[in-house]
Amino acid sequence: MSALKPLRSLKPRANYHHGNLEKALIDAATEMIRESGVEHISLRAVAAYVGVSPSAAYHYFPDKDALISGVGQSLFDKLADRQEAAMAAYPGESREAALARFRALGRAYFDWGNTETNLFRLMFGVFCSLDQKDALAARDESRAWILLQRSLDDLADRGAINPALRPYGEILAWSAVHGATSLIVEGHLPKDVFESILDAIEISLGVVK
Amino acid sequence: MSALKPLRSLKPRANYHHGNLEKALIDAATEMIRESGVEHISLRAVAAYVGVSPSAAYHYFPDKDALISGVGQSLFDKLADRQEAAMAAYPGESREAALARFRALGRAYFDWGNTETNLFRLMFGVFCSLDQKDALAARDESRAWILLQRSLDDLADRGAINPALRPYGEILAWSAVHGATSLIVEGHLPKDVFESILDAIEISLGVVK
DNA sequence: TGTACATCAGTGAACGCGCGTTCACTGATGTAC
DNA sequence: TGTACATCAGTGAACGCGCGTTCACTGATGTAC
Repeated sequence: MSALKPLRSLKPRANYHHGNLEKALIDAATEMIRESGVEHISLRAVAAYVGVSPSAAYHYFPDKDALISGVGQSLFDKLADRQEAAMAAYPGESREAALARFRALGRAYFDWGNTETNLFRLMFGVFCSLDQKDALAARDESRAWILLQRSLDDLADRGAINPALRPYGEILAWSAVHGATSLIVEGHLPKDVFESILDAIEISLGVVK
Repeated sequence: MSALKPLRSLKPRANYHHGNLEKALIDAATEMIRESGVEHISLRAVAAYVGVSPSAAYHYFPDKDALISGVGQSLFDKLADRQEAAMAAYPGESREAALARFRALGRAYFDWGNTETNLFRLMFGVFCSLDQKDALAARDESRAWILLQRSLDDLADRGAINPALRPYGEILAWSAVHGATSLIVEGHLPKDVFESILDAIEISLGVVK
């Protein structure tokens, strides 16, 4: 918590104008949510953390919820970054490489949930709820979804996946990985089941090693 | 929201003593969370709803969080009730009956998430987080977990499940069903994928129809 | 290059509010004799 | 059966607080001439 003290008193801004306050507010809110959970942050505290008066935030966000859902949106990209980085560790065209990338994809999701639990909760909680129409649009554009699609295609191309299950691949893998991650993160399952889930998904999809 | 008006003004209790205030507070909090979400209820409002002063609650709960997690605990039983009822619609010893019960189990979970979204969020959100040790104990005792175990045993007994996957059955089914439910409930996947998930789980487990 | 001025991006005081919790209290209850 | 009294289960006023948001404002900036 000590890291969340307002900065203003420590180093008062030389400039009256901030530069990029919108981004600064999102970043600050992200950091504060990361440490304390979305239910414990206030717009005033975020503004203080940036070193700005509370009312300044209203030049960029209509209200507090807008700021928070701004944070939420931005996190999906960060997750995709992590996933891409994790997959990049296993380049190559072989079936083994494709499999390793698939596991890395799931593991990166799990690691994100585990190490950034408060951010994970925000992304998939009530503050990032979408309605039916937005859901489809958001998902089709989301980089994480595309990574998953491509990873499954890679496996299918190498004959490493039961063709009858290919159409279910994305939703089954995402559901299982997301479900396991959130059940583990909230303490309803022990941590070590995650690798079993990856095993089970592979067996399920008919992956032949 | 109109249903959440305090009752006190409408029908002032004849008795000074309430009878079973602890249960009444849990019930009221449950109903209010059900309608408005856990993030929008206050201890004061719950007390007012019951028709009692805020301080009365402190005879039963050390603080607001204790009341809310009391609500959370009680919900796992209610979910199990629903699941039991859903399974009871398919009695019999046949493989088809066992399969129908398995699907009913998953569907009841999904229906619960869909129709009681705010309660679902409470159960699997931060207010019901458990630590590692509690997790194992709570799960082993939870009726829903036992129902799932038995359902999978039923399938296995009838040779309707790939033996290699049986050890993963509980965690895979729960993870996939929970993941799909929460992704759908929060709008990240469209509603109609749920039946596909059930199909996929059955194919995954190697169920032969 | 210098100046006038519109626009921009902040300030800071104030608003009204509902919250969780504490505290001394009192009316109701039930039990011992 | 009646009474005294300890215990129980509430009341209600008060506390101090931090919140989201509004508002009139002002200092900084940059552009036109």
